[in-house]
Amino acid sequence: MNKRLRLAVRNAVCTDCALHEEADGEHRCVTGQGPNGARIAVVTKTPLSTESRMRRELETYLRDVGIDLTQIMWLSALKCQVWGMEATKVHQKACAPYLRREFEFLNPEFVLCLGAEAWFAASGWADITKNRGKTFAVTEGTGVIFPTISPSAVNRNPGLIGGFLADLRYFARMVNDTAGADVPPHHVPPPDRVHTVATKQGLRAVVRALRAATVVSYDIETTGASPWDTDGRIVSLSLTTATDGGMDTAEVWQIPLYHPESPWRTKWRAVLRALAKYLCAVPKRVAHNAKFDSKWMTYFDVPMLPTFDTIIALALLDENQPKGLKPTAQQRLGADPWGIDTKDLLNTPLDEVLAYNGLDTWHTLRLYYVLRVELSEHKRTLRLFQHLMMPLIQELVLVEINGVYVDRDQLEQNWLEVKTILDRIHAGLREHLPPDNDIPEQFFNRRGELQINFNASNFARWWLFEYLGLPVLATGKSGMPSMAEDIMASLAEQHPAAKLMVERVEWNKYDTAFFTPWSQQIDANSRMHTVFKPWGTRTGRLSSGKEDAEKITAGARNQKGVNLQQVPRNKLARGVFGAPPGSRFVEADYSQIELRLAAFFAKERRMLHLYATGQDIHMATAMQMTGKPASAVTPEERKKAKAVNFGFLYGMGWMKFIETAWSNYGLRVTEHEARAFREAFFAGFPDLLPWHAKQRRLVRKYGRVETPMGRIRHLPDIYSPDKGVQAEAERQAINSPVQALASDMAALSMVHVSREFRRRGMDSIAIGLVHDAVNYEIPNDELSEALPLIKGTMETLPLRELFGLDLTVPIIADVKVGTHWGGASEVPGVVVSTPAELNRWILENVS
DNA sequence: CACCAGGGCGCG
DNA sequence: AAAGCGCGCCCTGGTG
Repeated sequence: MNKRLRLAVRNAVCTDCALHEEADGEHRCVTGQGPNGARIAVVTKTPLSTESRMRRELETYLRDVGIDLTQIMWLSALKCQVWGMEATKVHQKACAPYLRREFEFLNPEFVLCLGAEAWFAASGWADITKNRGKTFAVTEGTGVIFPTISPSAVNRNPGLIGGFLADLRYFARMVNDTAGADVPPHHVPPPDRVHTVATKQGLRAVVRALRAATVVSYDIETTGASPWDTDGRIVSLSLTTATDGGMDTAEVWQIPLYHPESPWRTKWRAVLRALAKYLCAVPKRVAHNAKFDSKWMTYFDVPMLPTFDTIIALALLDENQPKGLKPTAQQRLGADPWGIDTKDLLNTPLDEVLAYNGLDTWHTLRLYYVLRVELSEHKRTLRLFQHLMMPLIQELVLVEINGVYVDRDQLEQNWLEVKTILDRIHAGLREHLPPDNDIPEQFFNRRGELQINFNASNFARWWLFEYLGLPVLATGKSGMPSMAEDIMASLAEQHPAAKLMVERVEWNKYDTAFFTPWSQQIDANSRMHTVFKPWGTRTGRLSSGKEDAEKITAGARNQKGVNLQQVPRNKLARGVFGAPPGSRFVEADYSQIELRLAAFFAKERRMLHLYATGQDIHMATAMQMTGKPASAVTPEERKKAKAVNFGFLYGMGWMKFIETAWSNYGLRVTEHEARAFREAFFAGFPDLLPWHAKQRRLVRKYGRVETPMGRIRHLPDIYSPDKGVQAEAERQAINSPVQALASDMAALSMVHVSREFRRRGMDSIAIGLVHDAVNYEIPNDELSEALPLIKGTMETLPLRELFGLDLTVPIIADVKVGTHWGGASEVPGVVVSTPAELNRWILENVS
């Protein structure tokens, strides 16, 4: 503790906020620690003792970036050292004057604020995530204030480490620079190579640069959630052009478009279109998350197809690393922190928007030069990048713009059906509610109204497990009684309310998770659009949902996403989607693809034989489980057998099997039976366990596994000291190549089918990928041409030509056709491949 | 008001 | 000691 500071500032009998009640003696009003005359003040949330872990961690970080620790005075936003009591804004406000007094006494040149509380105490301002990484001169006489996030935020979320370290590096350069707070630019474009395009002459200069460029990186800033929304606009466009000379020749072009201060505000689309020809003609077109920018530009008539997406390159090189542009540029390229609040761009000064926009493209191009070298060192992965991922992005741009057709009438009708059922359920549930005066006060709001909540809330738990006295069969981590479906199902016999609660869960989900968000997402053309993320999974599958939060602007913050990969498999839900009049919805899915590929990887002789002779492995398991002949096995039973096959295939143990058999079959299986069934499964397919062992060896040796198409799964957990974590990595090593190859094949088929549609001048389009299935929308008069094309492409992908891969297992695709997704009927395989029969089938089935 | 984790459940 | 894998969204309750 610094004595002089303590004497000048400390108030040992402070009662300014409630925290003093818990703090006494030395823990009340703890002032700064450090030498008199320290140039740097480091502000944390609470006082840190010199021995604390946090203090040592921070010292390591600061020393590593080159800060002289003897120059630091350690201060805190909250002066009372209190455990188990959270400080509110009121406490923070009350305490802030003491920190200000410390500043006045010390007069530090630099103030580093770690976390929201420290930033608030030092500046009086909030929004740490918005303001971090920038310098502020808040009051006269106090030096530069530099806020960043707290190290505990980094500990909770390791993905933040890159940005945190970049902030510290920047702070260190500022501190160590002899010129004081005037930090020289670091990895930013020289000012004479940054151009704002606000005149016709400027536009001509961009065109000249584009014509000379061999590579361009591009990035747009937008407002509105999607280009087809009424408020969807491109606020600005930035380009960084370069010739063969690399970054030394790079020039940044910042083009204001719809921004209020833009000279092109009213004719922004014309300006964009005027540039289109030159933009699209640059040989290499680079972007970070290119699908986003290309989608908007394509929608506004500039079909900019990317050739290099830095986010895809990052994902292929290491699927586990943070993939954002800013953390990557800061971590890997030593870039200074940059960024603005993008939530309300139209009210952000144009120069700020442009500077931000321009820096994005500058760093994207820098990243491109690094990543293309790294990719070229992994030949197979490079092939995957070139032959699958970049073409896939180009297709997904179109898939997302097209969206999927929604039958509004059907949606209304099905939704009404759900609402009617829910009303009945809720009426039934209310009959079992206690009279108001039996209900604890906490469930009434301030106005005295009862807050009934049948979801898994405190109210529902009190009502079921305390008032109705149902037994607690399971609890969650936090000790709360579980209200999971299977738990409630076992309570259903004890009380009719429990039975109604089980029914409610399913129907309520239709209402809140499906029909409600869907109804909000239909565009003026009755189409619904999802956002696919081709870098969204560890295995290479696409994820489906909404755009990342930072892309969504103020008015659309609460925009819901639509995940077209979790639409319930029934007519009620899938029957809402379909094809517009005159077209058909076609679903083409790979039959048992993962099992086939597992047979291929394991060289499993019996599986390969079953497939070579056209048999069905799920059916074989269903027969074994039910003891029925094939003719008596129901589709439902076969579906359950599928879950069992995949379970054992990917390392499920007998205990989990007992659970699965109970919840899926309603079958009570003993430990002995479960072990026997598992043994029977592996005895039936004797080459599977040796394959499991091989994958375990591989991942132990290399820390990763790879598909023959070049997709790598890094599994560093295999080196964890925790055996359970290791075992998890081993199971992932078994599953990943199979799942990855299957999804890459589905994606590749979509790319090739769509390209062929266009080459032949057809109007058929792809509208979605569901892991191992591809959905298409086909005009009726193109069905006879499209169906064989789809099936044929899926079954005979050019894997050997593109990836040097020979699959030794037959691949089968099933094709279903219908007016709607739900209710589409399967076209027999032989019919699809026989032109005459297919034409007859179409005549009979398509009106 | 915004964000987060955990529980739960939809899909492959 | 315990053991299928891969996702996204809705809801709650807690916290700043």
